[in-house]
Amino acid sequence: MFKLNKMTDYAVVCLGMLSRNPGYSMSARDLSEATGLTLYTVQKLLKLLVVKSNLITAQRGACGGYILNKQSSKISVIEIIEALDGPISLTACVESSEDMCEASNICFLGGKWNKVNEIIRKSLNDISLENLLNYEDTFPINKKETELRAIN
Amino acid sequence: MFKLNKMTDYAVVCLGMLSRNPGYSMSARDLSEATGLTLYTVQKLLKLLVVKSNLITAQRGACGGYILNKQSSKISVIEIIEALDGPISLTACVESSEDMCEASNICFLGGKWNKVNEIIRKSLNDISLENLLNYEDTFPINKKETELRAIN
DNA sequence: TTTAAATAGTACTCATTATTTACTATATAA
DNA sequence: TTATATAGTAAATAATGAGTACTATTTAAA
Repeated sequence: MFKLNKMTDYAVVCLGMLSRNPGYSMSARDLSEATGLTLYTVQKLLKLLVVKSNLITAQRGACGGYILNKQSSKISVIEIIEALDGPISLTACVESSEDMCEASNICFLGGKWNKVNEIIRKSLNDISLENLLNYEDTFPINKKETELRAIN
Repeated sequence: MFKLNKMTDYAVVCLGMLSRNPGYSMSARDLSEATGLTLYTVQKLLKLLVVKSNLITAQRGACGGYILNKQSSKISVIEIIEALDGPISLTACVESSEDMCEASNICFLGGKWNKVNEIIRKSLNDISLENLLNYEDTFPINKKETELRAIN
């Protein structure tokens, strides 16, 4: 499916939380409590971000935690996605993809998906974390709350 | 991963093949032979396209087959993707998604991914099947052949 | 009217990937 | 020295994707 993995979604939530107090660190536990995500998930996520991106810095030991390296306006959504989801490659026929298109000797598509790939990359590159957090959606934000009320 | 499923890729190949002779039908067997995809795969794919899209029409029985309903320049890539991959919804927090974001009562993201979703949808909407088939990539098309030669 | 060729529909199996959970090692402030 | 925190790795489980197979139905042509 055309979907990001959940870690990427969680990352936006956690990084957004970190960006609320620039210069201050939060531990995995703090973030877990602040976001409602399980501690396990947050721990794993932050570890991944340290290894795979340059978005946060970790401080070990007591009073340790994680701190955001740049302002949310300087972080592109693509950085988050590619850190946790790997490079965007729509199909096996895309150059950045590891696996070879097994039908490549017959397939007349060649690398034609590349262009599409680049278009999407560019779209995502232009969106900052700050943008994402501040978007006012065309749909009413509290639709879900309304639905929940209707259920209760 | 941020990937289309293979059926979508195969669909572009098969629809592209159908578009070569507008007005003429091809059977699943024809398409299998023309593309190198297995008959099973092509059968499944075409059945899906009939049910999920309005891109092709089936003719049953002997001498039956499938025919393309519109010119390739009138077919948007998004039609193919959404027929086989379902609606584009980057995360569970997107409106069109079936599953509810389980952290929705805490998660402060709300429907903010929607905008990103729409941006990608729009990008893809502007690309026709014809465009995709005719793209000359910035990379040398025959890079793979070169690589294969190097291996042999 | 029979037959062969074709699509329609459904179901099953196997493989791969995602997601969550758990455990041990290392670092550090108090 | 201790409690708190991250680092690294691995295991278990769940979900999805991809391929294969089978039976039913339709239709052109012999």
